[in-house]
Amino acid sequence: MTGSAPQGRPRSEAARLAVLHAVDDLLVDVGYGAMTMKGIAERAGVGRMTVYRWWPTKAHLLVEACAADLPKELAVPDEPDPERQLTGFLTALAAFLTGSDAGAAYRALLGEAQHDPEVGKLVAGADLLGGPAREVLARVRGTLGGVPEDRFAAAELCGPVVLLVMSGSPAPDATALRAHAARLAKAWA
Amino acid sequence: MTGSAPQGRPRSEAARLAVLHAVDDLLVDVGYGAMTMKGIAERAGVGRMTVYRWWPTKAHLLVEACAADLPKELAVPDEPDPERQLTGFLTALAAFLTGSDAGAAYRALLGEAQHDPEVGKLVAGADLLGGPAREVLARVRGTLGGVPEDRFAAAELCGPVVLLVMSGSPAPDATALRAHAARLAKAWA
Amino acid sequence: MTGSAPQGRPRSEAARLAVLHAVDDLLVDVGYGAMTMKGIAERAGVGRMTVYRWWPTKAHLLVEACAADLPKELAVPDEPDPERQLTGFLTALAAFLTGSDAGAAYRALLGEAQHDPEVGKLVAGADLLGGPAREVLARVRGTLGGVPEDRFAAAELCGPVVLLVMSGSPAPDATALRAHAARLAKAWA
Amino acid sequence: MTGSAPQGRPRSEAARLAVLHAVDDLLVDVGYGAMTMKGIAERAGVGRMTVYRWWPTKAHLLVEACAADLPKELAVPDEPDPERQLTGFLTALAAFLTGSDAGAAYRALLGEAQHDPEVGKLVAGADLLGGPAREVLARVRGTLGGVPEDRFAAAELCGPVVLLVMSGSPAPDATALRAHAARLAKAWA
DNA sequence: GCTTAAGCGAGACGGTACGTCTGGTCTTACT
DNA sequence: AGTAAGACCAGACGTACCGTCTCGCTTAAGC
Repeated sequence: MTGSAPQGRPRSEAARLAVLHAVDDLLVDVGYGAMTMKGIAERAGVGRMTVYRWWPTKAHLLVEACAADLPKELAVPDEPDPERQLTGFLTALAAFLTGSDAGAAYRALLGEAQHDPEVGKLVAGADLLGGPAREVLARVRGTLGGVPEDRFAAAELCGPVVLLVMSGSPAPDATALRAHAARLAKAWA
Repeated sequence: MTGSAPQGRPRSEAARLAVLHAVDDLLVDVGYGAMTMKGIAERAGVGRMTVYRWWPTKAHLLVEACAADLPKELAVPDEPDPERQLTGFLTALAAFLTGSDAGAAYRALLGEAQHDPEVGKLVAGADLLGGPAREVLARVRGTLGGVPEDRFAAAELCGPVVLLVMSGSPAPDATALRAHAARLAKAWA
Repeated sequence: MTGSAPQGRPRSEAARLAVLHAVDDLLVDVGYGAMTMKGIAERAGVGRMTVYRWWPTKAHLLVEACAADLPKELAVPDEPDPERQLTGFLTALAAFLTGSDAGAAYRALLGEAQHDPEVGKLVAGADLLGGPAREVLARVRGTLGGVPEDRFAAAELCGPVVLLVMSGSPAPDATALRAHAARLAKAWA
Repeated sequence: MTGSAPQGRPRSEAARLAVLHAVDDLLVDVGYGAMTMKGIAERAGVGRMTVYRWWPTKAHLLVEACAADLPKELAVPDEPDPERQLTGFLTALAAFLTGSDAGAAYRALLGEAQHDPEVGKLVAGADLLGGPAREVLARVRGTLGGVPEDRFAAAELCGPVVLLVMSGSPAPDATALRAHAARLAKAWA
């Protein structure tokens, strides 16, 4: 009967939500750099231990906050035409990366992963962008015969947009995204 | 008489080099995350003021350390065949990102740029990857008529590799790189 | 219906004893400073609420643990000769202060009383040393006519030993104790 | 030539004094128990590191703050009559223990020494009360032949007063002190 | 060859976030 | 109703690094 009855006071769902909302708020208000565990706890009206008890690092917090929003933000309606389907996804991706809190969190995570191997593993495991991207690729695979099955295909789709945004260049405009989708469709025909 | 003769003791070139070498060493030894200004100064045998006097932030240091090595690491021999030319560049890029100190510095910079706007501007201005990438694109433009002139083309070339590496996926193998080059060549024909 | 039948589950005597024993153990093992309410509860296999319910502060716990042992440790056999009677008591006092757990608890209490007025009142009220001391003074008052009745007499008897031990000096040896007893006997003759 | 030129920025005397004054202030305002390193640093307008750099523990701070004031507070004028000399010292001692900040600090230190061996060593080494006490004993040794040379004599003089005050009893009045001095003079005649 | 202004090393300074610890309270299910 | 377990808020702990400052020394250019 191991694990049957959890003893002691149960975890407070209110505290959990308060923390995640505080993370969202602070990402908007002060940005990732100035977001501290202390600040999160205070904004959430929660003890510091409570944060550390459930999320060992700031990165774990971000992954949870980000993973909750990401699928919703990258959901695109189904489209029969593969080029339009890809364009729709790329447009959503660009908006996500440049305009949303979750996008900022995602970019921050990807950044943190470059100097903290622990976060690196976490991000690699979550494969945040990969899920939605592979879903779109699966859809267009019906009409485009040459879409590869490997992880590189998703990178080929998203990579240019991600790199451009993260490099600080102006986000790609609709024309560029349409052209990118067209080239991929042509290459994968 | 502004800007006339600089009075006082001139800047010590020895100190400047010692600092840059210390940065390289520490990037390898402890990684970006654990690299502190204090640590750099101590490793270089230099006062902390001396570091701050010449490089206002850690990012400035990295940009200088990175920009020195990057063109050398991404230099590829000229190739008449455009597909082979692109493949060569992509191979060098993957090796740079995954295997070299300068590559680690570049990734760290790109990461830091996501949560520090100051660094963002710095990185956007340096356009580190853009230079070598545009040079290669200029070369293949001779044989491939459809290579666009915009910044997006460079992102289309590099983005997939960069995203894959930064996401913590295993680096793309030679086959994937060759296929990517082939698809670009086909789309840009 | 006040004071009628106590409702609900009666207080667990087992828990009470477990806590007091845990206090004794921890005083020996880790000392007063590192003794925490949490640690006591865990060592006793008891919930923290149970401790707080019966002893509002660490000091109350110590007073109870100390008051139980003190009279026993300071009990000395009756002696017709007043000087020998006093010497016997002083020897027991020195042994109590330097060698026993209850002595450590007493010293810790006296210490805590210096920075916590609440504990101060508690200790002043318990008058731990005063009881046994006054008993011995009453005995010698039969043969020594000049023993005062005030509280200062007990302090005159015990104070030097207590101060020496609490100051961290080596405990007074038998010779010193005998001489002290002799001087008191002479002065109180 | 070791230790000749101290390198780096010299220690700030202003900061040192500010910290010691803050300790004095806080002892009065909030008492020892509620006096925290954080509070001291803030009250002194000083960084936390600066406190820890020079005084590893709260006890070291108190010893320094106490040792500075103690000799001044326990200084008594010379008196030809040994009984009056002792009475004068005892009066100063009672006033010091019950009425002065330094006295509160001394009692707090003695208390802390009971649960922290580190502090115990510190206090034993400083021998705060011992110095003034031995000085007075040396004076009366001219007229009283039987004053012992050992540490116990000082304890015999001070101990009763210290014990009484620390136990929370009302401080001994002038009559009691005079009687104590008389008894000692008689015993040491 | 003396002056002088700036660079240099060392390291203390006021701040502040870190992650851990304990205090005291509360909320469960069990007895 | 009392109990064991343990989560809760609060806040002090001692450490680390930040970027600035203040020393005494060194180094050249310019008088």
